[in-house]
Amino acid sequence: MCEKCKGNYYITTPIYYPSANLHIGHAYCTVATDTMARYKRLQGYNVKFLTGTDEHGQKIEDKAKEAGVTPQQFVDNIVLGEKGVLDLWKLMNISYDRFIRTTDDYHVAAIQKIFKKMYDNGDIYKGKYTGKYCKPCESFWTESQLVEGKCPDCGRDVQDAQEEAYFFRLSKYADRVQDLLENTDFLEPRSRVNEMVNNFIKPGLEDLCVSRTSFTWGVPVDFDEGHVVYVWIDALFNYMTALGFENDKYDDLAAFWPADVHFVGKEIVRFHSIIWPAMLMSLDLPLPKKVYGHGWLNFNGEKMSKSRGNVVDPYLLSERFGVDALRFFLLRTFPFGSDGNFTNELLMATINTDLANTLGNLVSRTTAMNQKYFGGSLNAGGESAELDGELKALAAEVFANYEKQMDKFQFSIALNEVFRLLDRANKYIDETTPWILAKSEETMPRLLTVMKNLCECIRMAAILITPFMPETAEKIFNQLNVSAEARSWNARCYCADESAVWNTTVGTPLFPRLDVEKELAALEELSKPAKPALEIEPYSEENVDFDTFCKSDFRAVKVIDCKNVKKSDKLLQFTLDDGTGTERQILSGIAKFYKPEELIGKTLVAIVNLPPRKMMGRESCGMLLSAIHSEGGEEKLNLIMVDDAIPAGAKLC
RNA sequence: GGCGGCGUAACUCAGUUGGUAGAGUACCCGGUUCAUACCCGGCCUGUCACCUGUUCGAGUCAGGUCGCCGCUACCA
Repeated sequence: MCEKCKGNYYITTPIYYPSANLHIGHAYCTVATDTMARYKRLQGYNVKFLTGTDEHGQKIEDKAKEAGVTPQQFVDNIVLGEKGVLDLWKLMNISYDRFIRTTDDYHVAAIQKIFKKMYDNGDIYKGKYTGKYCKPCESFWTESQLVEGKCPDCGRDVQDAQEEAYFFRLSKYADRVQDLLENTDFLEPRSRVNEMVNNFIKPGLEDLCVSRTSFTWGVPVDFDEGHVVYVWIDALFNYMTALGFENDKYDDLAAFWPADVHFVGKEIVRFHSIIWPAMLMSLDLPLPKKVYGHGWLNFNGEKMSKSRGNVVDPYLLSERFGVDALRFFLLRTFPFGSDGNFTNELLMATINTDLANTLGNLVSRTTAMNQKYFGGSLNAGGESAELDGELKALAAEVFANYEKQMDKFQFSIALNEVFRLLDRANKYIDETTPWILAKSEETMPRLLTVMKNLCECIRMAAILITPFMPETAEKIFNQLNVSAEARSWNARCYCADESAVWNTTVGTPLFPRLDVEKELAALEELSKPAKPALEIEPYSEENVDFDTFCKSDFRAVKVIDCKNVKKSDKLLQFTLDDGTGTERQILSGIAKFYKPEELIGKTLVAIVNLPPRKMMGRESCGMLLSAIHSEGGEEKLNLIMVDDAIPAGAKLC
């Protein structure tokens, strides 16, 4: 371990379920975890920050089927694809050290070993799982899956049925788990403890069904064909397999297990505070030190959900307002342990008051005065006054309080402290009136010290802001020309005396003030046409016989020229190379969808043996093929464009 | 139904072990001009959801009422 390291620190987010793109709620949890990880690194801890995706299960299997791809292709797309999970974390500056996917080979193999171990030690046993069965569908359902007591697929009656399944002896650990919850601070915030104990443990914990035969997209139970490991073991053990538990891929278990904290949403507190410790107890493994269940973000006072169409897209907001502003807002505004109400108005108000006015403007006015009065160079010398001591004392107090709150995951309160310092610095400017000091040669030494104090306050605040807004902190440090050492947690000693020297530059505003009304309107515009209903033509009920079909002569054609037809707002006139050596003319009513010049040179598809037909007095020999659909009631058309490598005249069949 | 939580200024929220309510924002007024129409100071509003009790005294404790939300397990 290096000399300045304080020790190891292991922190995790949940592994998210990639059945759809992630939303602001996932971003919230991940940003909080990232901030904590950065904070610990800043303090000198050797941090391991894990996040990832939980990729198995019925729902993914179903979604993939709907999309006509394999489950693996489906999750690959959501995780690796454009604007997928990895893209989002990159955009949001998430500094994870490791990313686990439950479909990773090493994880799958490890889960099989873990399952077997628990089977061998008797904590997993084969039993019967009682549920509901729909005969016509040959489907097995749980009570909660039923829709009004009927089969969710076909709506018919279901009957009691039993299925073979493996169970974990959760009940065996009920007492130990209850003790863990009630008598330690394993689970926080404390209010979650009662919910768990009263709802689940006191009524009597039932054994947990840990395998399935009703779907196949999961880790196979390697000693019993047809069974796949159900979510619990597969998903929860990610926190350990990612460190090398039961696999050779990694070797960090000794250093980082048990985890310092699992951040989880309140909806999965049960799994992490009851099932997870019980499974670890079964294998006689150390328990994580803490599980923290954070609150949810609502939107405009309502729960976010896809069906309500009020899911907030972190991509959109990051791109529009900047990643740091969004990260800051999420942690500044909402107490981490309870729910928060996300509104666009609040986001913008926070950006304006805290980031533009208080922080950005302070940096701006300070660097501007340095430039104006000293050419940007604050040399040794100066003259202190009693007032300066207040700043110094406050800075020390702020650091202490900040640390205390961060260690309790109270991000918003920690940030309050930072703003106490920034507010004080702004007030200090009013108290010292640098613009008056600058008027007389006699008061220049005092002015010098005043500016040094301001620079020092800003530097201090920038250190504290680093975990929340890494890019902004760096911008500030660069403007103040702060050395690498002076950006660190260890450099939190306040120094604005005669020996201090600064070289600062004036930059562009860190956070431009937003015109709230304008931005609201723009956001409205951007999020409205989110997903207009797609409609396609009904399929033809009538069959066409093969010979008739074969008579249609489809050819690749290249656009030599294309222009609007006079007096027609619909027609485009195409001059085409059809490979015969003579040009072919086709008219097409697609002027609404394309500008003539953008089509020249494209390779299209035409049917060429339709009888010629006159349109607006011009002859059209064939028809160009397009794909049509409607979107939100609006007709859409796309010409069939094929690879330009296909020669003119090539027959399509 | 059961369990848990919440209901405090126009808005977002603080209020440790009970002692006649606070912060930030917004509004308004004044100051200032280094700065991103910014900054500084001041002002304003509250039967602390409702009722009843314990107490010398309750936003803070107990009981009840109303409203909102979460959990109620094998969905992830």
